[in-house]
Amino acid sequence: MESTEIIKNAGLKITPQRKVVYEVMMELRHAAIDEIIKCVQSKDNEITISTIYRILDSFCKANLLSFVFHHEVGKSYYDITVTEHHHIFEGESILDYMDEGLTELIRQYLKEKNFASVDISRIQVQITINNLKLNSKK
Amino acid sequence: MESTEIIKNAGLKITPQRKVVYEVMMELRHAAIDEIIKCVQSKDNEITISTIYRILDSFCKANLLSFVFHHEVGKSYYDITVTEHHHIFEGESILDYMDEGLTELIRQYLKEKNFASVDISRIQVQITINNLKLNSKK
DNA sequence: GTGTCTGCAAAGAATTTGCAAAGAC
DNA sequence: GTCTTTGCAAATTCTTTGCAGACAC
Repeated sequence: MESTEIIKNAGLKITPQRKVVYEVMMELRHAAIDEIIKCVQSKDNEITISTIYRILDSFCKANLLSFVFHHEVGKSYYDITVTEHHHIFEGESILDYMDEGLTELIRQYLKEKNFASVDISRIQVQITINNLKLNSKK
Repeated sequence: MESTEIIKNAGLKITPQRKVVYEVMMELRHAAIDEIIKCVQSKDNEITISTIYRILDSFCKANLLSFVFHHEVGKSYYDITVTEHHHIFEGESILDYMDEGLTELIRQYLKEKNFASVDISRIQVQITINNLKLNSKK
């Protein structure tokens, strides 16, 4: 889907600035504010920092972006993935890790422990790894 | 163990300011910087903000404190618990959730999936809940 | 046309730094 | 006595705000 569509569907008006910001996020997937600013301004350096802040803010409120805190690096990253998912931290970078099976496993486990009557709205696993050598075998 | 001991064992020198900060953290368990400052200065208002920042920083480096980002509230909390553990977010508050069984379950699960050859250094689950009604039964 | 969004410049908040005096060991 | 830590004040960095003009619909 195209950025224009996505922004419109989220109930926001289309502006060139919003399109640039969204497209940058589609490229970067995860990025801290300083990277986003650099990247946006490299595409259109008329867009000011305050505008970028405001746009990111409105995107978060409209649920177009989410937020991850990178534990090791100590700063927050915007994330283009808004559906429930997990994260892998490796050095400075963040990878999305989509795994409903894992979420369900944890949910079941918790239900059988002390959480039977608790309304769990979100489960997020943060996996910190040292060297990335993901096996290709499923 | 007493705060003096703990600070010394971490390889830091004892100062009255460090003792106050550590004792405040023993009380608060989890707290954002503004709460810590307020609480420290209520015990000794000669301790300046810059000192508090420096102390928290040195405590983190010495592994006396850890750091949690509260997703819902959007700010970071210092945490007196440094051993591997999980977190429960409920409204504005953070609860520690120690559960080695859960960690091990996830570790096993990941090992059997794509992570066989990956060196996982840390697994942290963040559970966001709506109403806290923890069952007392084990 | 109406209401929202942007750029600008300035304000405000949060955090860090340099330095001299005080303190820990 | 030596090296580290603290308080102070100022600097820096990060983020938000108010306003007038521009733009989306």
